Amino acid sequence: MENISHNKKYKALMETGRRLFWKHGFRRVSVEEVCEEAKVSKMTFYKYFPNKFELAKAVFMEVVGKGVTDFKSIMAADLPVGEKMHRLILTKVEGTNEVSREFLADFYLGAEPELKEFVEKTTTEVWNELIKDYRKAQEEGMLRNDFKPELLLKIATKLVELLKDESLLAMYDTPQDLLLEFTNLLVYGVAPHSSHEK
Amino acid sequence: MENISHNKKYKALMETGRRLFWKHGFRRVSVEEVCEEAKVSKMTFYKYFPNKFELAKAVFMEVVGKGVTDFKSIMAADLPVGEKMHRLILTKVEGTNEVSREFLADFYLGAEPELKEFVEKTTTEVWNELIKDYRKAQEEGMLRNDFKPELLLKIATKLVELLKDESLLAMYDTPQDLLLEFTNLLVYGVAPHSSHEK
DNA sequence: ATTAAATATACGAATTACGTATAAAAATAT
DNA sequence: ATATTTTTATACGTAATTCGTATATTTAAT
Repeated sequence: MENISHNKKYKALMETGRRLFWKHGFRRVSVEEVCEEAKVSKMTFYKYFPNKFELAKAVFMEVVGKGVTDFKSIMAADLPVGEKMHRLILTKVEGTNEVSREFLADFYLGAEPELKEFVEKTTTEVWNELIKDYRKAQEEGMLRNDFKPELLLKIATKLVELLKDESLLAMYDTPQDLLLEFTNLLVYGVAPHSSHEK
Repeated sequence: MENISHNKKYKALMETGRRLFWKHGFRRVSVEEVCEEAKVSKMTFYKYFPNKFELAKAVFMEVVGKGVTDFKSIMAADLPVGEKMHRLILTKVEGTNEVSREFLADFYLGAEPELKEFVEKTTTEVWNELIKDYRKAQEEGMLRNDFKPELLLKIATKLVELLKDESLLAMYDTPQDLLLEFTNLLVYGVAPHSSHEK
């Protein structure tokens, strides 16, 4: 069991690091803060990572890598748009997708340029793939035409954040019910509609 | 012209302070940072505010006060739900509504308890008023019944954040067009519908 | 020209953050 | 049970931030 990346504490640091860096960026988050929230002592932190920057780098690479894979496999599948949307949101919930603007902002100022290049290429690549997919769905009449697919993606991303809202979750039996509500909203809106009425 | 609150620099500090505090909370934002972003020198900052805490307090009171007034006047108006939703989002865009959880988290740790009480009372008050309103709309058949109004409010709040997304804004002639798109989505969804087809 | 407002710069003091060293405690393996 | 590894608690020195102020200069308004 010498694979460091499967270590419990290591994973806790990565997870907490991602959460905090994603939200507040690099400089606003301290090593001590990450340790506290991850319930890992500072010593073990420095056992796994030589410094704060390397944690951020590791987090970043993992997120982007995993995100791209997930995205692509969903998009490659032969599924109806609604189902794809559903799964897309699901993977976002798992928290591996999207690169926080806040994070990029000050993390990159001190990073190697190759990192930046790699990421920007892969993200826009996936992004375009998604948009193409929605465009096709529009042509097939599954989505209304006066709607920019780019907008839909951004909206989906935003809605994902709500899936962690406790007061909302308390209103539903399971998180899946809330998620279902989201997809329903995106597809049908709040207006009454015959095919979906209770 | 001795009214300090109409001063240009004062307003810049309040505006920047709100933006940063809202996003990152109290402790993560420094006075120098606020000054830089607001393009105000540190000296003038300390001319208007004795310290960082007082800025946060001023920002907070202004936001809550203005937010409540706006909310109430919209809700009191005799308008269709769609129009109310539209205006609600508009006022949110102006940035005076909602109290950031991040901000409350560490700002309140050092604040007077009376502030906390005041705010919690007024916010839940307004919140309930809104929900009541949407419930009424549901009973009148303007919204589908299998939809919790609380969710709609949270969603609206999230969507507002997208109204500042530059890449999205670039796709529309005016910000109003993007806003219109949001309300359309909320009401009709992305599915094709006869009454709204292009 | 006079006055008021805003800035640039630098400063000391306090706090925070970084990364390391040491020794104790907890968990795991033998 | 004993040995070994892993994690922790604590403290430390150093560096960087941040706070709030002091002083001198610039800009803008009257």
